[in-house]
Amino acid sequence: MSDTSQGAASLPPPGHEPSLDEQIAAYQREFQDLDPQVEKVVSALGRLNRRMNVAYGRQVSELGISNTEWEVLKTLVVSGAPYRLGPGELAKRLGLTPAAMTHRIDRMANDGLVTRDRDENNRVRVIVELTDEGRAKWLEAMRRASAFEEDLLQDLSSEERGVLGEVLIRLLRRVEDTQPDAGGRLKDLDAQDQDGATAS
Amino acid sequence: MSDTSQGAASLPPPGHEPSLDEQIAAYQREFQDLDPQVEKVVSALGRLNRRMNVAYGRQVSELGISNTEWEVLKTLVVSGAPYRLGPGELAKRLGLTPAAMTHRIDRMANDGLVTRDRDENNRVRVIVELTDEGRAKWLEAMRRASAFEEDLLQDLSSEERGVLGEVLIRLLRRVEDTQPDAGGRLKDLDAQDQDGATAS
DNA sequence: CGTGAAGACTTTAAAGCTAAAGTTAGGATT
DNA sequence: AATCCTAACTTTAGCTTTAAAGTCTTCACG
Repeated sequence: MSDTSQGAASLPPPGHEPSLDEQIAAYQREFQDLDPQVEKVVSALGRLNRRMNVAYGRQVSELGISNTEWEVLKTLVVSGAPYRLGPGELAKRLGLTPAAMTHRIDRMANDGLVTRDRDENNRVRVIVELTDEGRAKWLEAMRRASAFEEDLLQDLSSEERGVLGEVLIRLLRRVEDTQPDAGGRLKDLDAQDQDGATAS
Repeated sequence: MSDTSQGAASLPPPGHEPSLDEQIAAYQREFQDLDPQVEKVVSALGRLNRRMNVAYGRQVSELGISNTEWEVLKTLVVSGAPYRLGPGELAKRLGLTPAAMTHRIDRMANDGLVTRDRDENNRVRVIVELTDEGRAKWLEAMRRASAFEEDLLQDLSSEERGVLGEVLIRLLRRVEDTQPDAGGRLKDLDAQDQDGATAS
């Protein structure tokens, strides 16, 4: 009885992060009905997306902005010149509550990335507008992001890229049809801070 | 001078969420070097992932757990029987700081999903172990998640699924090689709460 | 015009996270 | 075996976000 026979416990060795196949095998042991092919697609997609977001976070943090701020810049740029949206509209598109949007705009206005003014024609409304500095930051972030993205896809032929894009869009449509967004916000924490290195 | 001639501003009408193509077109207007094909793949991937996470959040919230708690359950299940890991190991795999892990374990232990004990053989270490209830929650969540996933992929042939999985894994390998995880944590906010409906 | 109701933020309280400092047990050195 | 060092959490302070309540226009009606 000198070793850890049964009751209270000892810990297995630290262990590596499980590979995709190990993960799926583990799930199957507990839940036999699982379709490994489906799970492989879904898990790969999730892991890929996570790694990509970490990469984006590293890149934009070099520019002195966080991933969340970058999301706001992108949304304003997509809206087109003159790069103006209200807080409510921004919140809806970013999947945030209006309260969070208020604070985020505070910070970004403080940093000079956007301005915040009242609408002349309707003084209840607020207009958030991209500054030149904000636009420049977006552009530089976009440069780096697209370089990263091209590097990521470099091993795929143009045909493969096309097919991949089409398949993903089919899936996107499917999920949009199946899971309507219940009135607005699409909360998912898609973006957040990530400083360059966490290494000690 | 009765209308909004130039200076301070008025807001364009509320507007719809831009489609993928509109988004890419907007980016191209500001940044001509952008490869639309690459951007299409990347943007579709991001949107798809976001929608999926929202859907997962809705599903697990029906079971009374949050998406973040579900991530912990998954990690413990993947580790295999006897479903034990230390807080540090969990934190690393989930991309959290140890501090956040401490609090998360507090809450989950309170809810009866896991237990927290000291390691007999090394009293500095803590052992987090899945309870039967936690395992049951995981199983039910997994059932629902896999039903959702199969529904999502239903229009893809088995061959398409296979190809898609392989391509995604190639991309995953590429990003892992290119963007090493700098010593451990992979922070990205991959999971968070999402209550069923936000509608008022 | 005065009043009520609705809309669009903002404010407040509380949850959950990060960074940094603090504890405590195990090992290594001498 | 005394001391220092390291590892593995936990605690504390501050930030960001959510939910709910509050404020301030504007619009519709009487």
